[in-house]
Amino acid sequence: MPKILSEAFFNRDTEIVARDLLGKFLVREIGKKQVSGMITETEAYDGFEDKASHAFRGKTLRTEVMFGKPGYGYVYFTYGMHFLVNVVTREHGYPAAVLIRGIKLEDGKLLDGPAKLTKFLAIDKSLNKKKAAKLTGLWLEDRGVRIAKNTIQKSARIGVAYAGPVWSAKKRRFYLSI
DNA sequence: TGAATGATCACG
DNA sequence: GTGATCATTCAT
Repeated sequence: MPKILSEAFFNRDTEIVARDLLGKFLVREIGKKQVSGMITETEAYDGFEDKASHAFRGKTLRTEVMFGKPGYGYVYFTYGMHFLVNVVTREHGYPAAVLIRGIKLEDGKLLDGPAKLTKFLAIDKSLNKKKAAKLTGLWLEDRGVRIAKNTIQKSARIGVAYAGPVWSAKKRRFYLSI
C-alpha cells in the first residue's frame, strides 16, 4: 500500500526533503482519472537569506504560502505561460519549499522540466495554498521505491543567475542519474 | 538565440 | 501607475 506523505515528512530540513522526494510519486486525480509519476528532479529553496528564493524579499501575497504550514502547494505562474509547483517545507513562519522539476510517468516517459509536468498533470493556480492530500486531488506518496544513494546527483539550481554568484552556485538541485 | 506572454515587484 | 524581470519552453 502506498503511503501518502504528510506534514511530518515536509516539516524537516529543506535539502533533506528535496533529496527524499526523489523516487516518491506525485499523484494528480481529477474526477476518476488518476495520473502519477516518480519524482526525478527537485530543487530546495530555503530561508530568509537565499537570494534565489521568492521569499528572499519577505512575505508578500505571492510568497506567504512559503511561510505557512509544511505539506502545502505553492503554485505560481511565470513567463506569462507556465505554472511551477512546489511543496512547502519547514515549520510555520519559516519560508521554504521544494520545487518539483521532473517526473517519470508510468509508461516511462520523462517530463524533464517544471512546466512540462504541471501542464501534463493540469496543475494550476487553483492548487496554490492547498494542502497536498487526496481531498485536493494532488498529493505525494511513497510506493516503496528504493533509491540507491549513488544514483542521487547534486548540482546548482537552474535559472537562478539573478541570485548572484554565491547563491546561484549553491548545490541545492537533486536529481536521479538513471 | 530569441520570442511568447502576463503576473509580480520595486520605485517614486 | 509604470517598467523590468522572470525557479521556462520551443522553434529558429
